[in-house]
Amino acid sequence: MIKLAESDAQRARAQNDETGSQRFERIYAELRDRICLLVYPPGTVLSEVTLAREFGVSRTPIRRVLHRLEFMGLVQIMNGVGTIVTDIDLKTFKETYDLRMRLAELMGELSPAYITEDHLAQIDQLIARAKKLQKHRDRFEDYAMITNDLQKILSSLTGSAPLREIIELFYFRVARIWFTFLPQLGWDDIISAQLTELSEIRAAMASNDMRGVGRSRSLHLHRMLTRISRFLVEP
Amino acid sequence: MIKLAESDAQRARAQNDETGSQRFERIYAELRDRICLLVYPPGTVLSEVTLAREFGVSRTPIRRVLHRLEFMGLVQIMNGVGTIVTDIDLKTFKETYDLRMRLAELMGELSPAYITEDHLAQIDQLIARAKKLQKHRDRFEDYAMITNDLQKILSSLTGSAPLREIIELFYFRVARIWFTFLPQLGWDDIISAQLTELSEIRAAMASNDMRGVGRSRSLHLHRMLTRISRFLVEP
DNA sequence: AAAGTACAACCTGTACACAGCTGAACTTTT
DNA sequence: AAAAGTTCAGCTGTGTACAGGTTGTACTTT
Repeated sequence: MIKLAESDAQRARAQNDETGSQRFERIYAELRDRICLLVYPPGTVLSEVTLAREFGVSRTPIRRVLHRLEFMGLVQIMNGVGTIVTDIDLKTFKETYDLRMRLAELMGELSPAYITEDHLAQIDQLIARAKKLQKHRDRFEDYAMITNDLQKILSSLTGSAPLREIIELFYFRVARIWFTFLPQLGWDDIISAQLTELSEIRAAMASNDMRGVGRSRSLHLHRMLTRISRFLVEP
Repeated sequence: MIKLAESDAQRARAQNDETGSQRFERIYAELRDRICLLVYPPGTVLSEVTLAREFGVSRTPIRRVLHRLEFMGLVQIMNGVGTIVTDIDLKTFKETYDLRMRLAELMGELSPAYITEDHLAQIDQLIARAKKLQKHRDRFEDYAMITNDLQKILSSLTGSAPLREIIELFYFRVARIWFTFLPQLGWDDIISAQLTELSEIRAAMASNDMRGVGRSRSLHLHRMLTRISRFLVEP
């Protein structure tokens, strides 16, 4: 059943190229990260032809990526105008955070995963990175990447695939909005809050208490929302 | 600011055509409903060119619709093969139902909507339709449409936009799988279960108790999962 | 007769040209 | 000078041809 031509194509692909699906995922992840890490802040206008030139492809695969980003709620495609990185209104922001708190608690209740030594080691690494950051003020991108990595670890601990899916969806949707407010908060304050969350989660994980992990996460989201609520005023 | 040419185009559009966005939504809703109502049962292979011919457009807009359906989890696009209506494995099915129960309860807790006379009237209509169905056995599509309409009403009662969004997502993702089992269940049984849910929800709505609505819905999902669990055996 | 191979018919993925839309700068009119 | 009208550059939407992938089938070889 294996054809020679196919075998050759697969070998060549393994050496140099990448399959179409891989290319799509690569470009998608790249643009998503740029939006989430505020390389493209809300309001940025993205052009299909510009992106196509940068990635060395035609508009067609770029359009596919942008449409997926639109489904994810990260951009809005407007005919004749361009593809605009979305902002989020105050009401939706708060609703999303309320929901994220509930979902974090469910993380510990619906088919929680078993916690291994490896998970603990990963958390310890994050704690070490966060402690280093205490001495270097205003490294917002590093702070954001620790938050991103924590999210990935918690994702791997969520046994329920559907739950994991929507937790990630809403994380990506509001994280970048939250990062917008970072410079307005005190550096020492947010770093110590991050260390508090990490150590609480680590303690719960050490006793294989996924419900405790979920509660810690939910509580952290609540504290963070409180922290920036004074900046969230209706116009 | 209004140009003559634009004005003409808008008038012409109002009479005959439709804007691009409307066309997309129309085709998307049509294909989604066909999948959910089992016109395209799981495993069906959809061809872009065939669909393009049917809707009188080129492959491009059809591809956009299919990619959105893939994002919703209703189809899987495979290069060289076709676009296949997805089935769902047992584990994911149960996980999705567990999550849906929790989300139904959240519906009553996160910014619940105020219930009007109009909502009650809509539920009464559904009850009337369900009672008529008691006499006509095995009208599975009518049964499914009542379920669909109830979902729409509950959706309009969910104040939190993000919550509403994912409740709908998971409804569309598993409803059609559930409908697959309908013929294996007793008609009288499922109709009476539907009437039970409708009357419980109506009672809660009559006293403006959205938490009660959520609990009724959650309980109904639990009962239904129990009902078909004897058919859900590992291969 | 059975296994392996080449191929044809189908599919989706990509590139590109063109049509339609939008907003802003510019020109004309009052 | 203000307001209305016009033009235009740039954008996304669409159609279409072609490239690449997959699978079943007919054919060849052992």
